[in-house]
Amino acid sequence: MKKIETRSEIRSGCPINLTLEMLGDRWSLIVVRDIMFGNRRHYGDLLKLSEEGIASNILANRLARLLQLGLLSRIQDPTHKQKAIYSLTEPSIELVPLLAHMGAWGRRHTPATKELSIRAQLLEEGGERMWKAFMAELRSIHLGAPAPRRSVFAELQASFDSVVRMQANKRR
Amino acid sequence: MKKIETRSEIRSGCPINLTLEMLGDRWSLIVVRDIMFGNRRHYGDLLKLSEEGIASNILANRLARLLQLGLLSRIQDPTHKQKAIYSLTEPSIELVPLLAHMGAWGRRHTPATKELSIRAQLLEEGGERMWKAFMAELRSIHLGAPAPRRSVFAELQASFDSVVRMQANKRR
DNA sequence: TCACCCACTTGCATAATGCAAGTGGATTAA
DNA sequence: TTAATCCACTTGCATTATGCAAGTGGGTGA
Repeated sequence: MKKIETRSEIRSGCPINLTLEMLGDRWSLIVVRDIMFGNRRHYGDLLKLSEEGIASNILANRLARLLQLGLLSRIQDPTHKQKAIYSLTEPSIELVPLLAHMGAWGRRHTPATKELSIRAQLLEEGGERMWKAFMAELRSIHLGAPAPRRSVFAELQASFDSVVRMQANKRR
Repeated sequence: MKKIETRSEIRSGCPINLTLEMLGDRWSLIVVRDIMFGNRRHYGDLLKLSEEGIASNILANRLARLLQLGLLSRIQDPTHKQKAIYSLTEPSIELVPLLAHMGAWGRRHTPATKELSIRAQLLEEGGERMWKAFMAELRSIHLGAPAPRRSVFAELQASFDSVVRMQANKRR
């Protein structure tokens, strides 16, 4: 882990601008997404399972940056001295509505594939109620809060698996 | 206007990723924001009034890119042969909820200034109902749709002006 | 013991960004 | 009519970010 020189030039105090200064690049939100929806907690998982093929140095850089910005936290994995576990923090958990909207917009205005859109669709249809439940679940997974009854994570995963199976059957 | 070689490498079909590929940089959404909330319709306005100080070549590049992506349209200003008028399109008007969420998140988790946050606050408090009204108004301004009764634009501007006046009085 | 795993780093090429100055044609004020 | 100014960009060049491939030093499991 290398120290990272935070680009500290604040261009303006506009909240949209400041959000862009934190997250407005091609990889930061991808990393958050993978931790959040894919529950990838290790560097290696984030690297090897990456749908978009993130480069190892970019991943290391973004993890360090997100840590510094307080959007991730890092602890040692008790089962392995070299493994680190990355977790979401309250600020990044509160990105759920933003990511949900990005998914919804992307579904309408980009050539997104069906398989990779199903989670976004569910989250869009589920609305705020579902987002709230998902955030509660993320607080339990990442912050040690008590586990809620509803597992949105399981719902999303089940839908995804079902679509993947369907597509596989079609291709048979 | 120069042709722009669109980076056509699609990294994955995930809607969040594709949205990032379109808008995930430090300037594109700033330009959309200024056209949307500031009603800056000319290159010169976007350049000179830019709160963040966008560079002229970057602005030109982003305008061309957003045009090509279908997020903006451009017509000649009938009053001046050299002026162009940039307008939002339906896809970029549908970014309203995304920008509202970015503003809301930024207000909570970044050091945004009060003056530049008031619009975000209003939009957050107004909720979906207000966003819908604002989108209807943007369709009237940018797409020639019939004008709605409610002017969210005027509401936002009035609040902003009132906060600016208040701050000015404080500083007297 | 030794191959493999782990979280990164390093070196180097290419691309994006940023600043300052410039361009050619249109408009405006004197 | 002429000169100054405006207009939407472009150009050149320096700096910074991104991307690829290979490497590092230590930990783990067979």
